[in-house]
Amino acid sequence: MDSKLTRQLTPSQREAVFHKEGPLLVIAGPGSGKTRVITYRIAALIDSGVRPHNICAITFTNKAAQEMRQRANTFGASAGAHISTFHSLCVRILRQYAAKAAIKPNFSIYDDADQTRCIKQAVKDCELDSTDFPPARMLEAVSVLKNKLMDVESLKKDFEDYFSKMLAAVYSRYQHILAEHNALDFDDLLMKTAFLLQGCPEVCCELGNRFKYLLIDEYQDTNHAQYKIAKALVSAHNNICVTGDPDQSIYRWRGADIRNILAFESDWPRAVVVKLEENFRSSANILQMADKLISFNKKRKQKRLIPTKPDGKEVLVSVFFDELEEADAVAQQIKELVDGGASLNSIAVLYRVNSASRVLEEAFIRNKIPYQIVRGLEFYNRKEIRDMLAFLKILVNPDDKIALLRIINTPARGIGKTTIDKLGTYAVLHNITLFDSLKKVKDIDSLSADGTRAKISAFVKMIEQFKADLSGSVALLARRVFVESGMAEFLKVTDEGAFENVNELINSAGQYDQQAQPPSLLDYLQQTALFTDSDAYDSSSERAALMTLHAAKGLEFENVFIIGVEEGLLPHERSAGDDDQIEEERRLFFVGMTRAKAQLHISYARYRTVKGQMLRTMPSQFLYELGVDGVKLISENRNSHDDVDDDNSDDTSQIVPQFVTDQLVRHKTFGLGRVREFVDMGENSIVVVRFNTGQTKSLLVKYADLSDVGNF
DNA sequence: CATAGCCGCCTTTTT
DNA sequence: GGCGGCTATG
Repeated sequence: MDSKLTRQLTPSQREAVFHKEGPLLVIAGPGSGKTRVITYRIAALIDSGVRPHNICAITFTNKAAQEMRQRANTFGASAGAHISTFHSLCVRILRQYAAKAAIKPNFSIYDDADQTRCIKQAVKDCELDSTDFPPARMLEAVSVLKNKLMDVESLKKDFEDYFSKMLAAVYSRYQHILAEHNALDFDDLLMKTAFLLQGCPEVCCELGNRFKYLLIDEYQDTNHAQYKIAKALVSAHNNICVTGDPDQSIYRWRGADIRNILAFESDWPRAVVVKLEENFRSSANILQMADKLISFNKKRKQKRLIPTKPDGKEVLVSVFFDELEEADAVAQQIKELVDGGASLNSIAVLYRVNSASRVLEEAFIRNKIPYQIVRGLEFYNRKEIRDMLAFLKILVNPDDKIALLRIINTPARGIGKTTIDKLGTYAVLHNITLFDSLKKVKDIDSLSADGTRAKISAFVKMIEQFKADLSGSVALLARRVFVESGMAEFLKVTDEGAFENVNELINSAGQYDQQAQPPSLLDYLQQTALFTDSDAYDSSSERAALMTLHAAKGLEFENVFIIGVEEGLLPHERSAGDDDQIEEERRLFFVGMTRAKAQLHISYARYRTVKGQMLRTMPSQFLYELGVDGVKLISENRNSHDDVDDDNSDDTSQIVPQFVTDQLVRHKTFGLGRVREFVDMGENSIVVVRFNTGQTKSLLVKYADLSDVGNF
């Protein structure tokens, strides 16, 4: 390896890069050059004679994998190393060893929306009420079980109480439905891979030979299933290198188990531990604040945060009247930064919840600031994109009923609900899939008009024609499907934007074609299922970045704005009362703060409109922990000149507005009315209003959007 | 069978 | 406030 490069490394970094055999734990604080160390390590391994093909590096996101691939390629020889996420690796393994994993290789990958439909069906099939067993809760519970590698069989014996028994039944039914559709959800990808490796030593052996060196980044956010997979993959040689920072663990809610990194040394007793405590990213005062905050976490291994940069600009904490003023002020400050020579791609605005982006977006448009929102699933959640992908899915996996139902009448081709019901009944009766029932229209007597039969046959014929040749360019095939299915013409007339979106999807399929060898529709679909919009974040484009604190993980910016640092938002209200969750929220804030290289702007608003209600807020407890020493507190608005320490005037019990009998109120849809009764139940208060339309309504205050009209 | 409009449900973070 | 699902109507 180029000695000019390695000379730039610190002694600890060098130790991590050139460590040869056996387990290695790299505890790396924020901004410690961790990613660079991993990339160099790949290069160093190759330099010492390891074939790129024998290296497997796992990153947390697809975006990170993509960037690491690019960086590794600048060293030359690293092409051929497997660099991807855990999920992506699992897809490859499951496809290769499908038979041994007792699945079909052409499986669909079900995302959140697909999963919700399946779990709803499962709850219904178990004859349970969806109010007692809400789909979201059930999915969460199932996900927790899967991440702990508890399958349906292992549950039955331990589960005694009513809810657990019902959960086991729903879980079982849910898995059955997925299997019928030849589909796996995200958690299945990990669970099935872990079971495969556990049950088939020969597969373990083969993969251990293939991947002689395993590197895992962001190890603090791995879950139990991922841990088991890693353990199995390196069982033959123990060449495992993990990097992470317990203080940056922010995915516990998703099953991440911080014990994986804390117990690494006892898991691999011969482990070499390297600590990277120097920070090359942030100015000293930003680090000092971040350090002060994280030191409030009790369940924590003491770790130093050593600055290498001088003090720099002071951290600014600002107070605003409401979120509109906050957003406008952020936009103004960004304008000033740009006027001062800053480039927009060095600026990020971070927030706790995605919904905060809306107000910012409007402010940025008003102020004519180019921006990009890095959002979870904006693009892939669009109806037209889901429809298009459903079309393609059906071509490789006809068992995917969710996909089939999406497109069977999209665009409208005269196959309506009644027809689909009849087909479904026939399919169940004859124990065939819905798609197969489409081919049997002649035998289905319940179908009335011959016209309907003809329409169904035409649809099947169209699908079969697409399926005739699935090899070659995915983009060309996708374009053909788009046009010949009638979707293109339909969208062009009804929704120009949607039309363009599908074109964008087809263009991105073109990019896939170029880098895949050879391109395959199945591989394309299985890989895009794992993609999110965050993967589309373009750090080189001259736009300010707007994203959640979670999405900012692993990134860095000259200027960082963290907005909405209020009780209920950061820490989020859902974590109240749980010390562990509060600690995680604190880590989240810590991650956000340590993204900043030159200047950090923290702000909160005195009032915030949440779901249509303007509420009084309280500054985050984290701000009190930071104190105001060395911090410049700015009050932008005359209405809000109290500072952090002067806040005992707040009445926290008034989360929702109160009403009194006979008060005049206005409702958005019912108009004017008079309050008959107010039942104070805190957040769940109910107000009974007799409207001028004559009707009397009982409304939940938090949803009702009632405004006080005063007494005229 | 298609469409519009209404009702009721949910609402943190994401691979 | 936003969306999916349901119902009434054309």
